[in-house]
Amino acid sequence: MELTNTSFLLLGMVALGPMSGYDIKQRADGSTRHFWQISYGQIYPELKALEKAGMVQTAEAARGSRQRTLHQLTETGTEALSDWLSDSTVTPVELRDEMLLKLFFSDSVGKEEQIQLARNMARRHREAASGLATQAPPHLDKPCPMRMEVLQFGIGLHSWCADFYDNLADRLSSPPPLGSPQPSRGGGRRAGGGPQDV
Amino acid sequence: MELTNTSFLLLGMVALGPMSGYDIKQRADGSTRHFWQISYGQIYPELKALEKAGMVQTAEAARGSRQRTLHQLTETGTEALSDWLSDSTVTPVELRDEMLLKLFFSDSVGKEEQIQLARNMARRHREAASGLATQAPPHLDKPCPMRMEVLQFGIGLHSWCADFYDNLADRLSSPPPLGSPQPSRGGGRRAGGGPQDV
DNA sequence: GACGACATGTAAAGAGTTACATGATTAT
DNA sequence: ATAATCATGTAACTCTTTACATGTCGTC
Repeated sequence: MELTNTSFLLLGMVALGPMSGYDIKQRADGSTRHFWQISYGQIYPELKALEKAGMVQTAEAARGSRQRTLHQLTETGTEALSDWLSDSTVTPVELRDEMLLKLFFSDSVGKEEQIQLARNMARRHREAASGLATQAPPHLDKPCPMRMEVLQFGIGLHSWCADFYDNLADRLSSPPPLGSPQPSRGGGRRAGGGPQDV
Repeated sequence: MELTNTSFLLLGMVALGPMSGYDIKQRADGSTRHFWQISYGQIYPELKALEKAGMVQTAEAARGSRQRTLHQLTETGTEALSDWLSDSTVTPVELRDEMLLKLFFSDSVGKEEQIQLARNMARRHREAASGLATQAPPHLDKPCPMRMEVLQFGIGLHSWCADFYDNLADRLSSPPPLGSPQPSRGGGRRAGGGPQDV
């Protein structure tokens, strides 16, 4: 069986403890959603496939007459997850952002519209950051430093983006008089030599 | 006809000047690739659909007997693009990152492997940033401040990520003695009140 | 002559979302 | 009662990538 990244998300979640498909969705929405979304339409069929492939075991755990199927890793599943985690292949990060696409093509629209777009983008990222910040910290019974790091990453990333777009909107709102030095960007850009500063 | 974001990418590109499908692909790979990928499998069929819908006009511009079809915006197409640009709907940014998924689940692997993963991620982003920095600045005949802003955004974003992951690798390499203050993160995190600092 | 860039296209597969259907339990 | 949440599932659809096919032109 060909395991996809989504399979590994499921295996990884199930490794955290016995879980139902519903549990996995809740957990993923509360943690991996910002860099790996997942829907029921993938979860339930894929869990069945993983069971068939001997990667997870299921146990009925109905509450009253409300059905509930818990999943846990088998040895095969543990090994598959472990192999994946140890694999050091470098894969590219994928980003898709309709608003950024708009911004890219917005040289032809009025300045007011550009500013509004930038502000909306800033707000979007500000909200994403505070959404993550509010996120229930995963169980503290077991230490999970990496999960915390990834959470901090998300918060930091969205904050950086929000700062960038707010700064852009500021600069569009009050263009500096010709010949005067640009005020430095509030946020990032310490690193990584820009392109010959065109 | 239902226009998708990919349609608008095509319209936006064609608005920059008459272009062939091949040209669009080259341009997109050199500019929008980092937040909106596109493949020939979408470009050519979609260009035909846009022509059929009266959004673009085509002109044969063969060089010798090597065929070449140039596309330019019609009035309908210009209007559609303009409407899209003016639409201020807020849409979420989509991120997918297999390596980050690995990092998220890497509490169970050895520290050496965690460090290697973080370093690989840092390198990946460093390379993405310098790839963008090297990117041919779009024609300077016409001013294109927004396209430059988006380029700077990409460079800044990847630099911030690279800094984060290098810093993480550093912290994993030499954990600070208990009770001593954490050295501040080289990069971001000015903003956005973290989650009750667990 | 062979290779790399130019140029256009299609078919099939893959990944993922959306919308729907069903039913139980808990809180208001 | 009734709404929200718990819980599982499927079918259809959309979007995108991959792999292939075809042929030209410049240059090493």
